[in-house]
Amino acid sequence: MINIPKGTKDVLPAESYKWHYIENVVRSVAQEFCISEIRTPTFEHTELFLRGVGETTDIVNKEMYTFEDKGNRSITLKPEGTAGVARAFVENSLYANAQPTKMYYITPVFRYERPQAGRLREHHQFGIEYFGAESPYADVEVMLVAKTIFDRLGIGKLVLNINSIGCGECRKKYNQALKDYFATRLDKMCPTCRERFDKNPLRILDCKEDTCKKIAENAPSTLDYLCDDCQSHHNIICEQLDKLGVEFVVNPRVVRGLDYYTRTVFEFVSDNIGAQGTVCGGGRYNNLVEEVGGKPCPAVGFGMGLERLLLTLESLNLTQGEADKVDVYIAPLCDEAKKMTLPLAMSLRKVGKKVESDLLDRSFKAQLKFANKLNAQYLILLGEEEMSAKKCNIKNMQTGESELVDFDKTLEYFATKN
RNA sequence: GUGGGUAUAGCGUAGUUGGUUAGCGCGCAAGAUUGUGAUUCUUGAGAUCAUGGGUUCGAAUCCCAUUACCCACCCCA
Repeated sequence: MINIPKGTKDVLPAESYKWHYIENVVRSVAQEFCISEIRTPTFEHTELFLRGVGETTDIVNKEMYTFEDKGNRSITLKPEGTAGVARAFVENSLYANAQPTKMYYITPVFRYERPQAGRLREHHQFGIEYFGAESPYADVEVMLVAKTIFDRLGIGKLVLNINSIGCGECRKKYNQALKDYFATRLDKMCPTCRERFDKNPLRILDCKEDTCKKIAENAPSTLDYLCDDCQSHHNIICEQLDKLGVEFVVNPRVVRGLDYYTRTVFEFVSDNIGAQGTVCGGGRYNNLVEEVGGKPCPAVGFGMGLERLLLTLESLNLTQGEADKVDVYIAPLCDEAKKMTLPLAMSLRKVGKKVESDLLDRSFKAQLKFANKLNAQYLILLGEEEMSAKKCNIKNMQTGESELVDFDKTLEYFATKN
């Protein structure tokens, strides 16, 4: 048997309605915020992610699905959604339109990681990107989109963590301060943190090792090193969130793993779907567009993990909708009836009914059982008696009652049934 | 890449200190006087006990290796 690749999942027919539900909510919220959909390719030139996501990140270093195509081009399956959208923004000159450009996407993303609860090698993200807006109110609106989705789905429990990691200038100063602080305590810290010290000292802040945690507690906070502009940007966001009644915590330990973030970073975290609790993560990335080859253009956005969102919904018993239903099941009992089954089914479908009919030559009894299993509302029985009388024997599966209806009155009959 | 756990029909599971025919529930299929389903009853199909090796008179059970899955680290959505 050939089985499914590690870290991937089938969405089976009995489950797909949950995805439709989530996708519908997410799309309609996007519409309310006047955000239009963009679809970009599943794979891009590897270079886009090297430049966009950042060469020092784990995603680029060890998690990308990269291969050479038959024309010797280095191609990579998208490991996140933003870089491709930024590329499309530049390549299609969307910056020439009146700004901001507000876009959303639903896409599979691929990362070669060890799977665990809430983490797959292929997962799906809903994301939004706002280009051309420098204002802190844009950051807030982006957070509001996520918040609105959670509210719409009935999830009140997600905690919004926000932080600011400053612009390039503040970051430089802050990195130095961090290094100064950790340098004297490096010998007491875990090996990975010692590595991080050189590569990306910011990351030490969310180490889970107890001793590192303790040391990090007293480390300088990014917020103490913000320049005036970054500070007031951050302040306005906090004030506005307060004013909107959106609960949040300023958490200096929120540090995103992608190089492109500047100033605002935030995440919505769930505490009951396992260790991988970040359902939505995002922030501002004012340097990305330039990095990808465009003129400098400010931007904010987020990515939302749909599998994690679904896990959260399921953990709270909030999945809505139901598996597909059948309105009418047609059960032919003789050859004559079989010949008119598909035509009858087609004319019922044309008036909007969900119609199923026998494709297995089941026995009479088996047909009823099957119709019952399908949860069919009505069953049309066509035996020799019905054929010679030119009538459909229509049975209401709920009440068990049946009545005879002329062939040419059948559509009218069902037209009255909701 | 590093740890820990698990592996018995389609699914969920029982299986004693190793003992002969691996049990149960759900699901699937057929039937209960031939054209009326959901309950009930009867019957049936379906398992190389993850794979390979070892110990033993005898292994689902003990040992070793492999693989797969789960969980956690790392990292992220």
